[in-house]
Formats: sequence, structure tokens, C-alpha cells
Amino acid sequence: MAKQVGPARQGVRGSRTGRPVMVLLDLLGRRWALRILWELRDAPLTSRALRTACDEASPTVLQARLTELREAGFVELGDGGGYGLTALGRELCETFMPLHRFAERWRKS
Amino acid sequence: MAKQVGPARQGVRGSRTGRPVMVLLDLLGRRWALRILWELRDAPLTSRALRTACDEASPTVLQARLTELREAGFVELGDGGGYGLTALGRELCETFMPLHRFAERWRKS
DNA sequence: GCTTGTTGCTACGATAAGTGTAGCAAAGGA
DNA sequence: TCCTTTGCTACACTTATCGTAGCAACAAGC
Repeated sequence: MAKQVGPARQGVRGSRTGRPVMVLLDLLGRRWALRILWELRDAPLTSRALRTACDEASPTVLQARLTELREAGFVELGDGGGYGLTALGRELCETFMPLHRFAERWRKS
Repeated sequence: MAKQVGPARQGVRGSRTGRPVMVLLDLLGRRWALRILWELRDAPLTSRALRTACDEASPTVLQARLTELREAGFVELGDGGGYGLTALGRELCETFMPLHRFAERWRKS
């Protein structure tokens, strides 16, 4: 069993309505949040490896995002260490996977 | 013809590699960026209406995001005023549209 | 002309968020 | 024991965002 953390807080920054999409958009619209999910997409990473994958982002923010993503139930810290996606997290990740293909097309315009 | 703005800058904050996905993730991972695209999803809005839709977010950031999104080619300012999605922007928006359905399921867990 | 109301957009001080460097305690291997 | 790696934190600094106010440009009504 992976280590647990508290439930997701719902009244987040800038989402006064509390509508789930808004909360989600707000959560994902924070620095490195999308990137973290992206980097964990196919395999778990240790905190250090994740930092490296994220262009040596500040550990302060990474830790903050990881905590938030864990509270949201998208990310978990495995028993033997290393961060990975939960089933829900994998599902979310696949939701915006087409972004990759889009980004490639986008560059050419 | 809609008003034009300069080309997208590629060497953005936190994306030192320049890989398109990273640039895109970084661009969308800024405050209100995802939300703006979301709010424009079915109809153009004036800057004031957009502000209202975004929980009265500060016009400073909104204007900054709108400029960035215009430079990226996702948003445009119509001739008669009002911000709307470009064809590319609509495409991008549909890319993470499934997020809505996901968010609903997410709330119940 | 002169208001009245809208548009997109900006200035600016205050606050919150993110950065960069350093370092901690705990756990594991040699 | 020593060395390395783990997840994680402290702290001073810079950047981003907030909130309020207000601008010039344009149009409609009078």
C-alpha cells in the first residue's frame, strides 16, 4: 500500500464557484503541475529524478505541487520511494495526452 | 480579418529544452491560461465579459495571458472587438475537453 | 457640440508564488 | 564506519499575480 495523505481541499485559489472543472483547471494551472504529470506518464520517478526531468525546477515548488497532486489523488509516493501516478492520475494523464500530438503540429504554424 | 500580433516566442519560462510539448505545458501552466481557453470554448467574449467569467480575475494577468495566447495563435481579437478562439485554439480546446467529464468523476472520489 | 457607456488596455503598490542554494534526518550499501 | 541516495525543508531573493483605479478610443443618444 502506498503512503496516504489527506483529502483534496476544494476551495482553492481562484475557483470560487467550486465547480469541479474550475478546481481542476486551477490545480493544473499552477507552475510545474502539468509537467509533473507529464514526466510521470510512463514510469515512477524519485524526487531527484523528477527534479532533473523538470529542468532542475526548484524543489520547493515541486514538493508543493507533489503534495497538492497527492491530495488530489493523482500522484502517490510508493513504499520503496519514488513518485508515480495513481490509477486516477494515469486516467487524467491520458486525458490530455493528445496534447503531445497537438504541440507538434502547433510548432509548424 | 482579425487583428494580428507577433509570432510565438519559443524560449519561454522553464522550458529550456524548447520541445513543443514543454513549451505548451509551460504556456498552459500559467494562471488563468487554461481557464481563458475554457471560457472562450463556445463563443467569443469581450475583455470585460471574460473577466467576469474568470471570477473577476485581475485584468493585469488576463491581459498578459491574452497576449501570450494570441502570440501562440490560440486566441484572436475580432475586428468588432471581443476575444475568440482561432481554429488552432478551438482544436487545442477540444484536446482537453474530456477534462470536464473527468473532473466530474474526480469529485466523487 | 456634449454627455453616457462601452471597448481594450495600463499603472502601481501590496501580496502571494516561485527560484536557487544549501542543507537536514533517515535509510541502505560497501 | 563512511559514502550515497532518499524525501523534504529553510531562507533570502526575484518574479508573478492581485486589486483598485483609471486612461484613450469609439459609438449612440441627445
